[in-house]
Amino acid sequence: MRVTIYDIAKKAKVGIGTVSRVFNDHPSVSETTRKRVTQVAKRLNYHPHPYARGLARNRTNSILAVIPFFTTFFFVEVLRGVQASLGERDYDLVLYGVNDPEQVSASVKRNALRGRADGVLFFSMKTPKEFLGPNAQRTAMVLVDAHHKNFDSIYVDNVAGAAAATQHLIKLGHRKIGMLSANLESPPARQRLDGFLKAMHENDLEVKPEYVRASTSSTLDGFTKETGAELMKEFLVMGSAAPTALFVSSDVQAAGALQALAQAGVSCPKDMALVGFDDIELASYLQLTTMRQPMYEMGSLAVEMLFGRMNDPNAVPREERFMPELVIRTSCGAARPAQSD
Amino acid sequence: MRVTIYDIAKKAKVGIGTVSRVFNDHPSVSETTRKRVTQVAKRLNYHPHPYARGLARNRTNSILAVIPFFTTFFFVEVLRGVQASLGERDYDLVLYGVNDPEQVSASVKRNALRGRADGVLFFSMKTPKEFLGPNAQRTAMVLVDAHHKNFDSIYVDNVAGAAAATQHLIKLGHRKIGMLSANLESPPARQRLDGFLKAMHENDLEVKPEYVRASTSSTLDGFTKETGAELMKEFLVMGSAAPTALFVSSDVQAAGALQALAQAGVSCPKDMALVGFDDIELASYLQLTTMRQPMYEMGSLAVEMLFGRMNDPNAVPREERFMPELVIRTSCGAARPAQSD
DNA sequence: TTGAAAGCGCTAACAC
DNA sequence: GTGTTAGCGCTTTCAA
Repeated sequence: MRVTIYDIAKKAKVGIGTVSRVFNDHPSVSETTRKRVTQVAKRLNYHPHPYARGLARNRTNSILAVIPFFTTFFFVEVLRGVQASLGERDYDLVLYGVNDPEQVSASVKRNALRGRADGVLFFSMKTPKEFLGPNAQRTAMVLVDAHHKNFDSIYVDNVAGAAAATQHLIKLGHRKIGMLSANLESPPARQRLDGFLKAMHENDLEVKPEYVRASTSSTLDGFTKETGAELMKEFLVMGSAAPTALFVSSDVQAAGALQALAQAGVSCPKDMALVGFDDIELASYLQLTTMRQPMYEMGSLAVEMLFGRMNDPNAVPREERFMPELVIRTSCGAARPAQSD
Repeated sequence: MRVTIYDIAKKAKVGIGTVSRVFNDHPSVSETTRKRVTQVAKRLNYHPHPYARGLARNRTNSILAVIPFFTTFFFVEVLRGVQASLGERDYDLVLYGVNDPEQVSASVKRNALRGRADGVLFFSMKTPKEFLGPNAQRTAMVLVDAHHKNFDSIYVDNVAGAAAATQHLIKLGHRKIGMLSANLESPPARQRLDGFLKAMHENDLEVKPEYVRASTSSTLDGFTKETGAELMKEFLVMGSAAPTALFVSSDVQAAGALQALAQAGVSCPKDMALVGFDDIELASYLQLTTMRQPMYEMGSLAVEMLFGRMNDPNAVPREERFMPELVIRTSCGAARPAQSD
């Protein structure tokens, strides 16, 4: 049988209340009894039962992460950060992977609603309707890689990141710079285009309409290898009128673009320089210069913010914007820095 | 306040026992009262409290997955399978990511020991000592991508997989076939070498000692991009005496090997054909022919087995071996099949 | 400082 | 069939 506080209490000749106090670091326990209880507990290999504790405290000591399963590398990195922050606090992570937005509702019902977790982290998704509206769910939650004015959110500054990427290409001497974009219906895609245009204008560089090509695909909002390859082919057809460098709205697309380039026998970076966005795992293998999102940090901050929200449910929504960081590899044509990755 | 069975009972004019029975699909409830209770519950938006239920039933309805964080793509795929199986059973997934084996002990203590989960899935790791020995932990558990005779285990047949990969190269006409291996201290590496040798011998093909090169690195047992590049360089130095095709013990290494090839200006597959192992996400981008592990299926089966174990703690340990499947892309020099991936 | 007792929301054994 | 009651293992008043 499981060892309970009753066993400890009996052996240590104290009441169960005292045992409980010891395990909750309650100040009003004398040093002597505290020591005695601790020893007995260790000897009996006692561990508090999380569910009993949760029931009594009305708190589960665990949080829920709702995550789209297709963002593998990104979310694994974020999760690392989440776990790191969580471990310090003796909280558990319940994972709910969703394959499509419909499953989000199910998850909300199955978990948040039922008091399964004290807080929820929503990743890379539109805010579920269960949380909106007047009689909405009141669970603590924070949006990661997403944004909604009514909630705590963490995301990267796409505009600034895209501008920095473009700036890098400009600094390398390129003048005919284009952009290969995902579906502009997607806010991140739109923002990255804005950043690109901003950098170009600030440098008095012309952006011909045919230098900006965006996917119209709706699968994954065009953030796919396929759209990268297709759009790159369109650029290649332009021949000598084509840009000499391209800012690509995501690494996945850049991967497709690189494939198209290789197929056409066009050398990257010599004939076509590329900068991507995201720094997914693949990017380092492809030697792709890109804008890195601080995934670990975002995960860790997400937990901080969630706890903040749990402690103060009525605080005004907070939002944290991260700056993506330029990671220079070879696809942009810049000299590789000495250290490898 | 939270809606409880007492609220339902009062409104529906029944005892709380009846409400409980309704929510547990107990047969001895009349259709009429069942209907009345269900309706009231829905109207009040009632959801049973998992922790209260868990405490009363002495069961948490959740399982723990202990996962090394460095196996990103593999484990995400497996997790998908896990989640799919789990959802059907109304069980939750608690995730515990570990960065090194030391943390495993911590996880075991923090969770299994404390009755945090009804069962544990251990991924790609040596069996933690807490589970071995006479006075060991008696929690239900299954090993995934690992093997121990005393426990339920799921893993792929490395020998057969490696043999199939080698066979494929032979069928394509190669005779001078080598192997680029990880550290042979690692069981999977060893097994893959065995499979390679087996296929070669069965086809009466000579394996010169210098055709087999294994890493001696201890970081990740040599399953890294770096060892792939280094060993490939060793092969290249051999000039015309080098093999025309290589079976590489993992995709990560194959990625490094491809890089070395590109750097040396040697064409793959024309001058050097490659077959990898694992089918990580990267493989499809690199057009790497490889042996795919049925990750999703493994995850889903792992859950099945865990439930089996939970239901019958004394059953004899079961082990399931999966056959990896050849995924033909371009690195082996075979014609691409029509469909893309 | 400490013990006793009530209660967290539920299940399950026991009566009727 | 259905209501009542005694736990599940813990926290947290309330007295002492």
